[in-house]
Amino acid sequence: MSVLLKDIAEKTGFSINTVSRALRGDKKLSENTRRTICETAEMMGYVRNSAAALMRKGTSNEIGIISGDSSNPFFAEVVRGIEETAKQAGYRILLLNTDEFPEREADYMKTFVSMKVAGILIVPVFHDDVCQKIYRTISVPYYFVGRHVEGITGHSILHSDFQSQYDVTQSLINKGHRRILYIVGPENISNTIDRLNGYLKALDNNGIPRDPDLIIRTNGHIEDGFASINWALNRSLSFTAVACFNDLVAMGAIKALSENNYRVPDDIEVFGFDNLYISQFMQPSLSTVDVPKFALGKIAIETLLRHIGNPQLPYDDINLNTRLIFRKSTNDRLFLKEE
Amino acid sequence: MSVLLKDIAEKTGFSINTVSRALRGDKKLSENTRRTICETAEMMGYVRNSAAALMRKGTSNEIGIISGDSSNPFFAEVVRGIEETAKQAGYRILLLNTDEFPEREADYMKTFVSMKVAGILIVPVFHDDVCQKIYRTISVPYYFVGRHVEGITGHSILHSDFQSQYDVTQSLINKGHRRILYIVGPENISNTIDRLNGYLKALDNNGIPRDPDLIIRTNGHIEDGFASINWALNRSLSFTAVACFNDLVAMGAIKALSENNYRVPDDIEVFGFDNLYISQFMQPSLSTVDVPKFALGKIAIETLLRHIGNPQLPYDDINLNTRLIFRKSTNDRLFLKEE
DNA sequence: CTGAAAGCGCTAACAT
DNA sequence: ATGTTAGCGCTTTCAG
Repeated sequence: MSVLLKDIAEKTGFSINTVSRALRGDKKLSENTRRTICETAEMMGYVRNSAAALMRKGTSNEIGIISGDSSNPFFAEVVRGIEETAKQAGYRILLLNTDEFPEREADYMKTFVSMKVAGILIVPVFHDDVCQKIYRTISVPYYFVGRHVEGITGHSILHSDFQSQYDVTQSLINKGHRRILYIVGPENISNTIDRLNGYLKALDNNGIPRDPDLIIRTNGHIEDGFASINWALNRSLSFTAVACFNDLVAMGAIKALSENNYRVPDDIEVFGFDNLYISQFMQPSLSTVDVPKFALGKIAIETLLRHIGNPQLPYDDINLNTRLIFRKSTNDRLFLKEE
Repeated sequence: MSVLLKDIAEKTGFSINTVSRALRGDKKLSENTRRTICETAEMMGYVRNSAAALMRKGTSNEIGIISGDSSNPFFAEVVRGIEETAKQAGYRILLLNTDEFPEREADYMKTFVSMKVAGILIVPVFHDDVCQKIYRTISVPYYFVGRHVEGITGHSILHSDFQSQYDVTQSLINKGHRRILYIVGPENISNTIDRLNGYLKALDNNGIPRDPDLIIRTNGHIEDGFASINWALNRSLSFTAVACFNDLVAMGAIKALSENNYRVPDDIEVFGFDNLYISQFMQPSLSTVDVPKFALGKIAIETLLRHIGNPQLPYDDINLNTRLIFRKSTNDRLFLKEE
């Protein structure tokens, strides 16, 4: 079987305890013993049994991350923000993916709790009874990243979903658009709800009637953007701009528009959301909402780490600012001079 | 503190042992006891301490995945292929990211070994002494996904890197191209080496001299494709086609070409590699090599699972076929009639 | 079908 | 600076 502390102890003549200490870099050992032991361990191919260590210590040096949709580069960028800081603080990142299934979210939460991770960062669904119960009772520090959960306050690192989508819509309206197609994101996540409300509110405030035909519900994937536009075009819906739940959807939308010989932005303007790294390389490059993904991850882990260090620390929501980025999928000038 | 088996035992009046069995679904318990215990556990919010369980059992129900570059959607697609099968077999996926740093690869390997995962799937660097030593001595089942490692045989699930890049190059040559820019991928990974060799070999076999100027080394990211083209254009290099290490690079390349008023494919043809899901939505849509990413993941986990089930099973390399996909970043007809 | 007892490999508390 | 002892919470014998 594998090499144990005992084996190293026998080989070096020290006690198990001393070996354990040496391997953990205890300063109170003589430099000599430490080196002897470490070298022997290395030579024998010792690997710590972290289950045993964990059992004794009661908590691990791992941060669990539960992400929502691995196919969206958005999360990869957020995770990058988490990784570096976590690593510097001596923590390891464990990644689990729900693909937005609440059952998995609940299951994975239990997994992480069961693994005694030091803390958990979650990209959660908005409403699920089981999950919410867990969030209300769990004692491991946790934060929601980029989303919030119904009925749970103080645990979210957010960006301004509502306001950003409001601003996007308003900017489109300012340019003369009145028939703005909105491609909605996946059900049951807070971003979808908040962004849709931002769109709706902007319409309302400008006295533009809500048209249910112009609101298309999707799963927020690139092919959904593509399909939505084709669907709208097939129904001969009239619209002069498209606001999208995210950049992925916008890419699909632009593709469909192009294939149907609409020029973007000259015939139809398209606005994304997220500002994925790739979006600047699209053709045309995407106008979008810059969500500070790296910062989101970084602040999330920093905050979480603070809570891990001090369990008494009160929880609080944090809201990050976004900004609109105007690139080539929208125009600089007025779109419609008059109706 | 947290609820333990002991607590449930006290509450229900059964022994710790019976509780443990009930919670694990042991068939030999009376249905009644099982239900009572499970319900009580649920009510008390019991979560198994997996460290303790693991310590006793010696092996976990987790598969460790060490991926190379989280910013490349390629891996997300491979992981999707792994996830479902793993889940069905009752295993959980743990994801760790090296960003191609060999030290991290070695570190993470040890982590997984230390965690007593059931098996490991790795997207490895090609050469690193420490890593290779680990691969030669480790007793946990493992496979390399989509890459191979110097000196380690029988542990790779591969796709035909060399041949595919050869074919791409040949197809370009067939159309009359003789000055084909090749944008090379990140150092020290087998894909880069194999694909570059495929390109070179095709040149050789067609009597086209290798021109070092036409070979640009990069990290294989989208911005590298962009920068490479700009660099080549600034140096007034002449070329009529670009073969890229991957689709990401190709996207960046196309962007740079367009910005410099070259039409793709009419002025310059561009070929990618990987066939990312997103590539069909690019404008122009990317001609590329279809790497069966989902299958790669699926076969990798299936094979690994087989080895987990039977440690005696001999290891063997597996090679998957790719196919060239011709879309709109290349032309159907001859590119250059004559010189 | 259920219970009692042993022990997985490590770390922490206490001794020397 | 190093050794001794106890025990983390669970699962696995082995009894009954």
